[in-house]
Amino acid sequence: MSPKPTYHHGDLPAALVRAAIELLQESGETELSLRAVARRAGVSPAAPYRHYADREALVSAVAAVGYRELAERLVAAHPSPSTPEQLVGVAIAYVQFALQRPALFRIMFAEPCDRDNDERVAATAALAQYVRAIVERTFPHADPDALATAVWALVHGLAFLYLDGKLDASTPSVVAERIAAAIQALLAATTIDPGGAG
Amino acid sequence: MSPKPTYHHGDLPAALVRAAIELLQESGETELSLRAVARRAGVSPAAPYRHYADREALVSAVAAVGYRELAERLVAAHPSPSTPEQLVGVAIAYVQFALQRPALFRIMFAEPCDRDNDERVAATAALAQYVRAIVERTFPHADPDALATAVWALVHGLAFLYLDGKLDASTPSVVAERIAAAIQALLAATTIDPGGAG
DNA sequence: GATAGAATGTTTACGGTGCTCACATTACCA
DNA sequence: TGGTAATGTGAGCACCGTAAACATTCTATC
Repeated sequence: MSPKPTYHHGDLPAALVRAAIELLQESGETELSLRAVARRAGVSPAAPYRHYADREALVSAVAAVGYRELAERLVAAHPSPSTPEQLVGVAIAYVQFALQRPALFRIMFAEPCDRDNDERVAATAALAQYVRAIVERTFPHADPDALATAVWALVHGLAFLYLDGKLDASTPSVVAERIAAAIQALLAATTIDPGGAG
Repeated sequence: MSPKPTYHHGDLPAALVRAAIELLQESGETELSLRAVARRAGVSPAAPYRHYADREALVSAVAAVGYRELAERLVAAHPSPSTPEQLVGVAIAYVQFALQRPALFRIMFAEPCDRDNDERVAATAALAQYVRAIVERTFPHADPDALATAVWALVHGLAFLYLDGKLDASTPSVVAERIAAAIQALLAATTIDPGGAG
């Protein structure tokens, strides 16, 4: 059962992050109480402070795990997208991650990014790099920075609008269809540019 | 001075919302304490409960005001956009609203939308309708629903990425340029689509 | 105009929270 | 074996959201 009771607890920092993620998935709400996490991990309310400076630090660690899991999901959706269709597939995976783990996703993005947290910064940088690579393959002639920004923003915005109930997120297939339609509509917008391709 | 000291307080519900928005703008953080709001308004901690069921209800009222102010800003940027350039102008106004009033913006979007709050639902619906009208004028041949969704998501996503420090938001002009570049890159993406618009 | 009742604000109190400090325990190293 | 640093505990502070009982003030009716 318990992997290694060598320490007092074993590996409390990791156990706390695990407990936090479990709580987020169960209660669905973003409220992450340090005391509740400690309870869940079976330690006293003060124990976490031996490993995390404050609540925010633990939250950042949780967010970093979230970024990695999101990245895994995206890679699983398509290992190396290079067409608009594959990009849409990745976008759908992104939004469905947000819908399936709403509390975790909110923790990842709703709070101001703690620039002092290296783990977190690195994880988001990796995500940005991943998007950039997709964009470079899919639209080799475009300004990669500008387009990568736009694509990430588009997908991210879709995720938030669905998450916030501003769009109909009743079933995963509905969401998938709408996302595909939205992205395709945007990519097609200028092709119908009236008065020539200005 | 005081408009109407007819009641005990005058108009406590509005005063609370005002106090809340002031606090949000000052402290910059999303943390909105009901007690702090009550203090600011000069009433006891329990007074707000005569007008708002709970903290969440007050937050929703604040968010609704935020939606209206955002809408005003967008209209001020351009009353009735009908070209991509004008749309970019509105997008810049949207993001700059988020950057200038980060805490308010987060309150508006970071928490799950309370569907029971009519004021809030109506305000977001108005915003969606506004975006839809722009899209219909600017891209008359596109699927309005899909494209409106995409455009809102794009702009909204840009706002969040800037707000979260994922993108360089050092100066307003830098932000404005990058937003214009990002949107234009996306709108231009398919014109270079290799092998036809599959 | 007096007065009953509704509306509004206060006081007090409870449990929960983040966080700190002094203390206990355990692991590790000389 | 012992000393020291790492780790976990307990008590306690100030704050929070919220509720109940109480006080005040507005309003409507006789």
